[in-house]
Order: sequence, then C-alpha cells, then structure tokens
Amino acid sequence: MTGARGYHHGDLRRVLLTAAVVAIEESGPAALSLRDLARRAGVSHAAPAHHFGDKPGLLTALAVEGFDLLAAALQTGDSLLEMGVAYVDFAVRRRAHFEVMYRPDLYRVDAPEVVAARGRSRAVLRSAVADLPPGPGAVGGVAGDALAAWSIVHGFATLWNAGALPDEAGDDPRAAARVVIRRLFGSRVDARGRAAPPARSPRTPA
Amino acid sequence: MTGARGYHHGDLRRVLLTAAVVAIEESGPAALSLRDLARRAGVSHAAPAHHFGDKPGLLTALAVEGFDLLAAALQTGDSLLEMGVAYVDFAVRRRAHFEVMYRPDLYRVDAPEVVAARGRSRAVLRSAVADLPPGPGAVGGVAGDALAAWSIVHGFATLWNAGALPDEAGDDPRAAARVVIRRLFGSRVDARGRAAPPARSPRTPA
DNA sequence: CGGCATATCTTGTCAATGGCAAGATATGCT
DNA sequence: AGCATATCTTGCCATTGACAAGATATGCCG
Repeated sequence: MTGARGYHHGDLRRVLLTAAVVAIEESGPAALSLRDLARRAGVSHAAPAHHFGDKPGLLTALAVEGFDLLAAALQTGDSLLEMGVAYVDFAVRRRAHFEVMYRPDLYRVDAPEVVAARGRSRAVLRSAVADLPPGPGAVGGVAGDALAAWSIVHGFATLWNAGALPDEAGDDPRAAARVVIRRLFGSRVDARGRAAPPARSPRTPA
Repeated sequence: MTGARGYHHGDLRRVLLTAAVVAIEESGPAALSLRDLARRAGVSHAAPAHHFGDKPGLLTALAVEGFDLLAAALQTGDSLLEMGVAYVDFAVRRRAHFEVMYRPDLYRVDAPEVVAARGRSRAVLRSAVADLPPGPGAVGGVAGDALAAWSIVHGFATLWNAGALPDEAGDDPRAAARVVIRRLFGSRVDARGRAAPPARSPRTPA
C-alpha cells in the first residue's frame, strides 16, 4: 500500500472506479472505455482486466458500490418524505452509479454481491414504508405503498436526469421531489414513522 | 419501390429500424452494432450510414418513432387512469423504443424532429391532466399533477423493465400499474375527464 | 537473509466495430 | 438517350475489448 506510482500502483482498483464515475458523468455509461480508464489512471491498457475481468465486471463493482451508497443515503432521512428526497438526491448527485444500477444489460445483475447490496437498499425502503400510518385508499397494503413510493421517486429521478422534465420543474430537484411525494401520500408522509409507532416494524435494517 | 433484393433494397431504412428494435430487445441498446444490423438486413456494412449517418443518427430516428408511437398509444385511454396504464403498456411492449427515448447520451435529443415528437406526446399527457378534477392536496396545481402522474408511471415502467421489482408485483404490468396509479390520485382518476368538462382544454392534439 | 509463490502490471496480438472515402449500380427526370 | 442523384459496395484506418505471455514487485516461510 504505497500509494506511489511504481510498478505497483497501490490502489488501482479504487482509482479505476472513480475514473469510471467521472467518465460516465461526462459521456454516459454507453461510451465507457476500459482503455480510456487505464489512460486516466496512467496504467497500461490491460491493467483494468486484472481487477475486474472485463467491462461488465467493472460495472458490476460500480453497481454494488452504488446500492450500498444508496442504502446509506436513505438511512439519513427519518421520515418517508425525507427518504424519498434522499433517493432523488442520490440519483442526481451520484448520477453515474445510479445510471448503471438500473441498466441490467450493462453488468451482471445476478452476481451474489449485487443481489446482496440491492437487498440491503430495498430493506431500508421497506422498513420506512411499513411504519407509515395506513392511508384511506390503501388498496394493496404495505407492498402497494412501497411500490407506489418507489415508482414515483424513481420516475422523478430518472426523468430529471434524462433532462426530460419541462422547465417548470425548476432547478432544485429536492424541492420538486418534495412536492411530488406529498401529492402521493398527503400529510401521512410527514410522520416520523420509523421512530414513533412502537410496534409494527419487526425488521430493523441490519 | 420494388421490395425485392436487388442492388437497391427497396425499404432498407424501415428494415434497419425494425432490426434495431429486435437487436435492442435481445441485448439492450448499449450492445447495438450497425454492422450487425447490416448483416441482419443482408446488406453491406456501410449501408446503414447512408440512411442514418451514424449510430446516434439511427437511434435518433428510433426515438422519434417512439415518441410518436407513445403519443398515439396514450390517445387510446380516455381516463387519466387508462392513459397511465397505456404508458406502462407502451414501455413494456415497445421496450426497445422506450429504452432509447429516455437515454439522452445515445442519440441527438436536440434534433428538431425529436423535440417536435416529444412535444406531441407531452401535449397528450398534459391535456388529460388538465381535465382532472382538482384534488384535496393540490399544492402545485396542474403542473404538479402532471409531474406526479408522469413520474409514478415512468418510474413504475422503468423499474418493471429493469427487472428491479420484487415478485410481489405480479406478472401483469397493466394491473399492477392500475393499483399504483390509483394510489396517487384516488378515485379522481376514474373520471372520464377528457370528454366530460366542455371547456378547459384548448389544445386538441393534431 | 535467501528463495519461491503469488499478485500486480506490461507488451503484443487478434477480431470486431464505427466511420470515412471512393467507386459501382440503379432510378428518376428531362 | 443522357445526365444528376439516390442507394449500396468495397476498402481502409483508428479504437476497442479480450486474451496470452512475459516482466516486476510483494509477501511468506525457512
């Protein structure tokens, strides 16, 4: 672990991953080139292969990191509303990770590390929705609430990142997300659900 | 316009576009290869370039077609609920088009034909939302309603296509979408808005 | 300290791709 | 008939992903 640039780079794996984030933010995941990453890191064109095997391998590592970062980001919001805002905020600020995570044709979605990390982030969302006081039109129960919440927040984030939203949406994704989420859940969503009701939530997220 | 396979193919442009749809459905838009399309169409590897210039050019044409198909599909539903279901249905059945449409790094989003076609599909959604009876928690007015509706429907469709939804979502995207949409708008959404109120909607989409 | 197994990185190579240029062939217009 | 143009082909080059073989550093064990 020298960190210097001898024959052994020191922390090439990490350097390549952050270089990938930069490159994806510049030109999207489709245009990602392993050789370009190697150039940015100052190593030979075949060095990345040792750490990640191939391109899907690198993006798999990036997706795993993304799901873990997402789980951590979601933990910070204590109400479902704030958790939704955190989801959108994650998608916008860690755009490269987010774009890869939901593009199954780019990496190995079934890799065990991916399944585990995705499960972790999903558990966080689930526990927050489970603590939500039941609303009037609760057709599908908790699963329906979770699906609706996830959908609206994911859709908003995706459309925002794609630049598909008209100008009226403003330039603050967090504020705009807040309005949209409140429209789904009304004021139910402001309750600090995850702490207030003593019973109802059997799963504490690890 | 012979349709036969002489030197002139007859309808190569259309053949290439549908071949692209097939290829994208098989392996995703990232793996799309112009040369592979040419092979499928039985022409030389440089033939596609004449019709579309380059790869982004081909995907631009596909996106335009997609936005027009989407606008047409949305017209069929007469309530906002059914329009949302139609959106999801479009995303699932015309998956290749849909995946390209919201991937700005793959094609020329600012091409005038794209802007026009996207505007057409957006107008259809807008007119339906405008006719919706105002609900209780209407914070942002019509624009907020439209944003929320579009977000939830787009997010659901995207997650469905990405295979990100857990099994509880079932195997019928239309039914699951219906549940989710109703959770956003309640019973307001069942009103046959676009026909009932005589005023309010000045734009008849072409 | 010496020596070997291993991890890490490099160099060299190959097939496939996107894109360009130049040429061949069909079509339409007058 | 004859020319302009649209359509398609062949040939070429730089870049890329992937693999193989070799070079160099690191750790381990005596």
